Order: sequence, then structure tokens, then C-alpha cells
Amino acid sequence: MSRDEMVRVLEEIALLLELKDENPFKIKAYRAGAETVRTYPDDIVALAAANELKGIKGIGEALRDKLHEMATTGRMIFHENLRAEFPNGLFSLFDLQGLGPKKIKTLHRELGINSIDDLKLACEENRIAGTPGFGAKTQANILEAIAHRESFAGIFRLGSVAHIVEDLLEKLRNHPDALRVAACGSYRRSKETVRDIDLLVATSHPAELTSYFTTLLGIQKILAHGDTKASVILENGLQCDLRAVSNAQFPFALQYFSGSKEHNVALRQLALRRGWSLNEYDFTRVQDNADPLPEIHEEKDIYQALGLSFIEPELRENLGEIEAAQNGALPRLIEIDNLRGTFHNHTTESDGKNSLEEMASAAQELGLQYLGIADHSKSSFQANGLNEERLLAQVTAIRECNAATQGFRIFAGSEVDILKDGTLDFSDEILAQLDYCVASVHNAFTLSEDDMTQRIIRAMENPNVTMLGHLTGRLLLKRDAYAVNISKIIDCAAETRTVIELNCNPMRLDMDWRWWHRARDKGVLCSINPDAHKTEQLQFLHFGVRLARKGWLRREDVINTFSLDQITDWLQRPKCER
DNA sequence: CTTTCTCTAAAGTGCACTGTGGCCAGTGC
Repeated sequence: MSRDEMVRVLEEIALLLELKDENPFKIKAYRAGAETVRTYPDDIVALAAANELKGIKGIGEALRDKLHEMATTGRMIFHENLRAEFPNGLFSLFDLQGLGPKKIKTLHRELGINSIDDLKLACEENRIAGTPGFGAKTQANILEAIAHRESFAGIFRLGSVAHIVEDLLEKLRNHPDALRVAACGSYRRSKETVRDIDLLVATSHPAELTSYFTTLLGIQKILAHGDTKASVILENGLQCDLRAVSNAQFPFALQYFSGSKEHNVALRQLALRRGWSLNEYDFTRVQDNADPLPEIHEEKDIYQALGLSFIEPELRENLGEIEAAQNGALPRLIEIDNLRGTFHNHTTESDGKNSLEEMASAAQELGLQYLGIADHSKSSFQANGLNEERLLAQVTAIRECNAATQGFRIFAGSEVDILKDGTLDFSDEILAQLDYCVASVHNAFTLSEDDMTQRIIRAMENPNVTMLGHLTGRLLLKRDAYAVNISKIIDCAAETRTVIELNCNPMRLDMDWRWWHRARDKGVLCSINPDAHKTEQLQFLHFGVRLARKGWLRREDVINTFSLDQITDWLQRPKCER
């Protein structure tokens, strides 16, 4: 029984109870339980097996027993019975925009619809319109939702929406009635992937802004268009919502729509303790003896009023940031301007698109003081990896380049393959001639978790391995991470003083932000690496910094914030003294 | 179903938008 399986079952129960029109709070309790299981810091499956869940917030008596049953027997009778009441295909109807539990239940009961295929046929045969609660318009909308299911239900990488969002923000800012404009939601919180984009505008003429928004270029379909809110689907399938509020409401709306939901729930509870209710428009007094209401001009005023220091949007996941803000223990997060250089970049010698000189001058134009080159090693023949001879020639070329330059330095490195048994693609003798080395896994992804973990640990134990490249090999929305025990890797990194890379290619963003806080606390250092294969990809550093912030990292946790002198000295020291 | 300074009883976010059917219900966030 895995944690993921428990979460899946609890969430499915919530859906099933919705279909049964159960008490909404019961449904909410299952959802909350799923969230608790998902985010619980310790091994909750083991606790459930040992029947030691008592006292965990969000898991009461009923869930405690059911989770214990799951952990010990591998199944939950309550879930199985519930599940047997509905056909399988019914769940896929929840993917369709505009259909919720009530409508799905009616379709199932009144028309015997059990799947998207059934539904499509019923719409085409004009059997939906006329059913109580359904008309011609709804029938047409359902057909459209089915046709666009793929794009409507899309998930997008941060890197593929960033330019679209910035473009929309720019257009909104140009409207004469727009006072303040911001992107909220998971985009503002720098999640690695997003489902939609939430935009917010402060204005005295909300209806004009929402109208203007629906006329912008690149819109495929208008889902909703009212006086204060509009919702559209862009041409690439990305859903984008705009809300227009007054200037006084703006800080509240910005806070509210930035989320996360879990963070906001915790914030509302703090407000209630002061006798205030907090929503997307303002504070209101809910008790006669409540404290007087604070004056709010900006988002940070809301946090201050609740006795909190300002919480950066990236941290708003209810993963300890509220407690830290109460105790003044929030970290000062790294900023893009702190970066002085970068490691792990490629050139035309392996599979890059720009020469050593072009990469170096691009880095200088970005204001960096140093650039690490780490081309592939010989086993990565698919990437034209370098053999010993070509590598040493590249080192010589780099040294010559450095001799001719002042105030900027290229570090000679290698992205050396970690072979299947954990040995490296180059001998220690070769590696010792480099300034640094990134060790990465590029093949044999299907090893067992234990074997993969041992393989990577063996590489980290090598004194020449400065850092570990893209830890899990994941490609977001494309390829899952290979099996590896990240917790053990972090412990080994701390012990061997091996740096872990935050690969900021938007396809990777690996190691995942959820692990960095823990790694940082164990003293593991991070290197924010663009893995650039051409000059413009050095810009990936922006994504890297956003994800590093999301992982609670400070300037001092990231080695490429070190000045040229500091990093030169640091790299020359033996690994165990770093 | 869970939590709680009313603890075997009550409260648990609340608003905007659409569509349907006659001033409300369902959905989404």
C-alpha cells in the first residue's frame, strides 16, 4: 500500500459521495483527509498500519479506521461498496467543463449515461435538451466540451506559459483604466506546472476591462464574460481568467487568488481569531468585541495585520510558512540578482548549438562573472559526448580563453555519465584535471529503486564529483522520474559534501522544489544550472531561481551566488572541506 | 466526517457567472 494509493482512494470516495448527494461536509472531510495524507511529513502508511494515526489533524475516528484497514489489508470495503454503485466511465465525465456532480448524477439516472461516448451520442441524438435542468444551450456546450476535452483539461509547464502571461499583463497594463495589474494563482506561486492563469486588475471601470480582455488576440473561445469576471481559452488550450476589482479591494483579491487554497484557509483561521472574516474583498468584523479593522493598501498589510511577516508567494503552500512568519523565522529568499555565474552548460563540442566563445560572451552580457562548461562524456554518444582526448583539448582551449580575458572566467568541467554500476565515464586521473564535474544518469532508467539509489550514491562518494545533475531524470508532462530514494540521496549529499543541481530547464526543474527545504536543513548546497544548449537558454536561470525560492533556498544555499574569487577558492578546496 | 474557549452540539468560505425556467440551481474557483 502506497501513500499515493491512499490519497487516490480518499479522493475517489469524495467524488462518489458527491454523486450520491451526501452531506457536503462529509465530502470535504474526505478531501481534507486526502490532503493530510499527501502532505504528512512522516511515513503515514506505516503509522496507519500500526494504528497510530490518533491525533493527526484532519484524520478523525472514521478515516483512522478506514486507513488502518487499507494499510493492513490493502483494501477498503467502504470504498469498494461505494464504487460498485457506479459504472467506471462515469468518472471521466468530471473532466468536462461545465459538468459537476449534480448534472452527472441526473445524466446517469435519467438517461442511463455512463461514459463520455454515451454522452456524445445522446447529445447528437438530441436527447439531452429537455431533461430537467438541461436545455439546448447546455447540450451544445457539452458537445463543445467533449470536442475540446484534451486542450481544456491541459496542464502546462511554467516555461511554456511565462511569455504568454507576461504578454497579457503588458496588454492589460496598457489599458487606460487599469490601475494595478498582476498575475495570481499557481503561476505567481511558481509551480512547475499550471492548469490555468488567473489575472487581476484594479480599476474603476471593471466592465470595460473584462470586455477589453475578451477582445485580445489569441483567444480561441470565451467561456464566461460578466461585469467583473471573464474567462477565456487561449489558442494553445490554456484557460485564462481575469477578475476586475476596485483599487481598495486589489490587495485582498491579489492575496486570495494567489492561494494556495490551503494557505488561505490557514490565513482565514488567523483572521477569525481576531474576530475578523477575510475574503477576496476585505476584512469584516464578525464579533462585536473584535479588534478594530486595519487599514490595507498593499498585500503585505494583510499579513502584517494578522501578525505575520510578509510571506513570498512561492512559499504559500501551507507547508510551515505561516508558523515561520509568526516566529519571524522566514528565510530571506534568493533573488535572480544574487547569481554570479552558472555551471552545467553545453557547447557545439557535444550537443549544444553555440560555441564556447558564444556561450561565454552571452554569459558576460547577462552580467555573470563565470560560466561552467560541462559537455557530455563519451558514453552519451547520442549527444556526441567527448572522449578523453577531446575533453582535454577543450580544457586547453578554455585555459587559453581565460588567459585572454579579465574579470570573467570559464570553468572547465564535464557532465560525466554515471554508468549503470555507479562508476563514472572518465577515470579519476582525467576528472582531477577539471575544475569541477557534474555527474548525471543518462541511461538504464529502469533499475530498481535500491539499485538506482546505490548507483547514484557510489558516484557521489567520488571526491571528484562536485555536483549531481538532474537527480530524477524526469521530463515534466512527458516522462516520469526514475525510481530513486531521494531522502537517502539527500543524506549522502550532506555527508559527502556533494552539491545537488537544480536543473532549470523548464522540462526538468529537477530536483523537485518539495525536497529542497529538507536538503537545505541538512546542509546540502544547491547549484542553479540552466543546462543551456544554446545562448538564449541561459535565461532558464529565471525559472531556476523561482523554483529555488519555492524550495525555501537563500542566497547562501546556492553556490553560484558566490563571487568569482569565492567560487575559485571553494572549487580548489578538497570536497570534504567545502 | 472533523473540529472545538457553547466540546453528547453546532459549524464548517462565499461570490460571480451561466442557463433554465419562472427570480433559482449548478458550477467553478
